[in-house]
Amino acid sequence: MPILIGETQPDVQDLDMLETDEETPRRRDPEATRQAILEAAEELFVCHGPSATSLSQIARAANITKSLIHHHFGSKEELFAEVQQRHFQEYFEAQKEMLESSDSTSSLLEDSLITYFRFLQSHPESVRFMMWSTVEGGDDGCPKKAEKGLFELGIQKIREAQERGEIRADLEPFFIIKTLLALPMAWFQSRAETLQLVDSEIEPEALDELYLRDMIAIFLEGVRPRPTDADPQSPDRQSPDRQTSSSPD
Amino acid sequence: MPILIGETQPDVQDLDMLETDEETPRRRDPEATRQAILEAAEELFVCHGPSATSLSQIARAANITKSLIHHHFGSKEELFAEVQQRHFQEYFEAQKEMLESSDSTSSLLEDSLITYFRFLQSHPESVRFMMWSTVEGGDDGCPKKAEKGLFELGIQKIREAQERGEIRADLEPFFIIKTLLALPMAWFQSRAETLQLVDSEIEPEALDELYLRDMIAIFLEGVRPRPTDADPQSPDRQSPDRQTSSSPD
DNA sequence: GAATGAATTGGCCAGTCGGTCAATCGACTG
DNA sequence: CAGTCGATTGACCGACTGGCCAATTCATTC
Repeated sequence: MPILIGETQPDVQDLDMLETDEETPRRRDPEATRQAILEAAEELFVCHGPSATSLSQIARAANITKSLIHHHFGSKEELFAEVQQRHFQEYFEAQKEMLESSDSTSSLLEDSLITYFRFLQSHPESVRFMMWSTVEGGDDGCPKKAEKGLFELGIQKIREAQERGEIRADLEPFFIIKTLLALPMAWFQSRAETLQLVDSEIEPEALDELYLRDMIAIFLEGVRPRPTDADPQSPDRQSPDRQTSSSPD
Repeated sequence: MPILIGETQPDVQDLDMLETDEETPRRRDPEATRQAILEAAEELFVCHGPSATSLSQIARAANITKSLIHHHFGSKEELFAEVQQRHFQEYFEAQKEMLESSDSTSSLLEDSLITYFRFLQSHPESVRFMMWSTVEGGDDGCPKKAEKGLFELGIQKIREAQERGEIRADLEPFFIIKTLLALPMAWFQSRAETLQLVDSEIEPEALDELYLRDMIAIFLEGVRPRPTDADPQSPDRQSPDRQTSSSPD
């Protein structure tokens, strides 16, 4: 629904005048135009993909002319790069907020897992956008700094939890995060196919909850320290504290 | 390398005559043309995606004319549908072979996990193709039958293992499979980004192995039955055998 | 009240897209 | 050998693509 921004010419003028008085008269607002283009482009990119989205469609959706896109952003590629950067910036900011607001109780991983699941559940565009970026987005690496910082923060938190004995110490924190991210992401990536695979009368949201429950059960049990540390019951997967210092990053 | 089939006109004629004598003279071979188009199209579709691949490119790669594509397949959409169906058919056949050849020892899940991981590792095209199909493939549902059958087979095997006490009985088999598939798939989907995220001197294959090890450790430990069934040590995740009969499919 | 320069417009470009068509080619059938 | 029919070709189509440019409109500055 955020396609049609527009409305900047016909009569909103008066409202803008009322709202902002004569401080910011707001006609011919280049910043608003930029935002309108960005939002329209993101919606269309997410829906049809970059190469299947034409500048004409974006212009039509944003209620502006095609030339304006070239004026504000250089080319289609640059526009997509900007949309990409904007999207991932918001995405990583949201993730960082989540991670930092998480209280360092023993429920660190469970909280993160649930929060990430809920985030993807309520932001299906993000799932699609990440797929588009993976599959045909240029190797720009624009948000890689933020992602890297996010990973390092998570790794640090997990290390602390491992030292507190709350998480198995024989697992590499980096891979714990990878696993934690993989479980919700893969679910929502194939959600449509899954739904028509289980062609039952169950509502999608209910299926989400069922998956969430089992996914949490498997993951948490998988990273939980053994009840008896020197349990000889499964000798071949003893995992005598693999070198914890050889983090891959 | 399977792009340039061609060679059907210049001098292969003689070789074909030698090989197949006069039984199948093999000039103007429509079946070979179809295969050439399909292979060229699959390669290009996987690489650039359906909408970014033009019929001209496919024709050039297959050493035939664009009109021939329309002659053998109706349109670009139909061509992609056929490529998609062919790919998923081979994919599901391979998966079925794996699943059926798996000896029903207690290593069912571990074998499946490793086998699937190795499959994706050696078939990166499949990973990309599935992403393309998810993100812009039509809702054809051509291989859904095969996939459904595959899931049912896996569910049955897991049920038996659960009754044998080898797998936690409080987990829905369907979600166990979903989790099992998610872990390798998500890894290879974001493999490129991961590699440049851990910008170290480690080789990609070594990183694969490290992830595989931890992923197996987490997953197997997560689905393994508790050592002590009536262990009161974690009271809130007792999970008193959730109704196992309410499979979502 | 010009003047300046950015924002915005519509028209235009060469190129490519998917698709169609008539004509040719070639291998079988009789 | 002529006839038939599918495989194959190249020319062609209208539509649309991303991009460019001159002209216009407007907000701001002297």
